[in-house]
Amino acid sequence: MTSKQNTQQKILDAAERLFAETGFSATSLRQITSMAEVNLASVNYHFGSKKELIQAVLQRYLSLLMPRLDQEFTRLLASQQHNDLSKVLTVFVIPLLELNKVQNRGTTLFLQLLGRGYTDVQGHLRWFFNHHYGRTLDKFVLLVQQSCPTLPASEIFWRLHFSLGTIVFTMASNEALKDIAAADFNEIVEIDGVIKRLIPYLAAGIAAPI
Amino acid sequence: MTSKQNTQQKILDAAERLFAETGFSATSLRQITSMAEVNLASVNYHFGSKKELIQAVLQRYLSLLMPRLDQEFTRLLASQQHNDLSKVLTVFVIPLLELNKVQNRGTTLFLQLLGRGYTDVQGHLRWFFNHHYGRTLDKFVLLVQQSCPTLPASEIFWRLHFSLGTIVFTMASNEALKDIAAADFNEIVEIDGVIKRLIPYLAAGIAAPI
DNA sequence: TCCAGATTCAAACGTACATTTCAAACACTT
DNA sequence: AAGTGTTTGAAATGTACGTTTGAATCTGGA
Repeated sequence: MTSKQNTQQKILDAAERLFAETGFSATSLRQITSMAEVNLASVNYHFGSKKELIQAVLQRYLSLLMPRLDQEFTRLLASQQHNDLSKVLTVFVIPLLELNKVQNRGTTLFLQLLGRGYTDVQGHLRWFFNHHYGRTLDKFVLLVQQSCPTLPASEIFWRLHFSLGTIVFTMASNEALKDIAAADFNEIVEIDGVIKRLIPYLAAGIAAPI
Repeated sequence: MTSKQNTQQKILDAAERLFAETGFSATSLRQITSMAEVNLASVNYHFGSKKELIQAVLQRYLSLLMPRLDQEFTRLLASQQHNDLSKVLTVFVIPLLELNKVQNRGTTLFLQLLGRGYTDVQGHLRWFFNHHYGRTLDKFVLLVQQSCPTLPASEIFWRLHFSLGTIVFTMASNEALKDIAAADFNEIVEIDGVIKRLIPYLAAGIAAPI
């Protein structure tokens, strides 16, 4: 029983790291199982298929993050005062950063995986995501709309997707960017630092005049 | 002789379309040659390998676009007047949109390919790009710095990468975004429309107060 | 201690891929 | 029209992949 848990955990740990680094389809089950030091067949035994493994890797983070976000969004929506955009974004970011507590480099890994999910695969991940967490995201969009009452909804739609691109791409090339920043500007930047830099950029972009 | 040109062209046309749609590694030479209606072996005969085909597909656009951009940047740098950020971005965008003249949907295809290049592959495309066109990009960075003289160089570095992420991600998921926009807002958006929406967003983000 | 169910293991299966090979077809010059 | 170099064609090669299989090995309760 404990060894089963151990094997599943080892597979998930290795898979999330490799998936984040090189993408879902470019990572083979053989790479995963050899890094996890388990048998090749154990992925199919414990998870059924590679597709289901991918979903399980994402679920580990999503099942923690999304209820937390939902709760924060609900709280903000209930408070009848005006929430400015920076505040909304900060409320979004805090639970994201807390993923670092549950797992080493958790925030970065999760965002990288999210990015892979958008660029790697065509169908099943986006469906999976919207189906499970569409309600929560709707609340976020509503909050942004309230904070920018002059912007039409379609403009907000586009700008939020632009912002998603910023976040996802930044995290996907996070390692390279950190190296360049260190070499060119003597800057040591961790994930918190990147996110702190992101917030004013995103807030200004989303709220930009048309 | 004419048939050789034809075969190469047919391969490039099919390849760029499939690469943009599903990524470089997810597209097989068999898909490409069957869409192009040429023999499987002709890719290796005309281009040497799949890797070289990828570079040839990108080169078709880059060899047009980058000298054009370089010329525009040089002109702006030479004119001793102040260039504000929107103008710099617009000068960047115009040659990009002109790719539509040389090929149907050229701009979209090129930007999608660029996005794939950043997310699909790890090494050789980024090297290829910086090695051939690093000088031109430096001029662009210089222009942005001149247009935002109060921003420290390191902040501009980060914000330009944020912006690159916005562009690349938006183009990579362009088809999906268009579909959602059409379904949710009855909006028909072409590439020009997306770029027009991007510019104020990017300009505001890059120039945001710290 | 022994047994049933859970887990691991090595091996194999079928499929898809990029690339190579070599003969056939072609195009162009003389 | 012949001959030469270029291009195409069909087939095969070797490799890597996800998945399946069935026996071996564990594990915890009777």
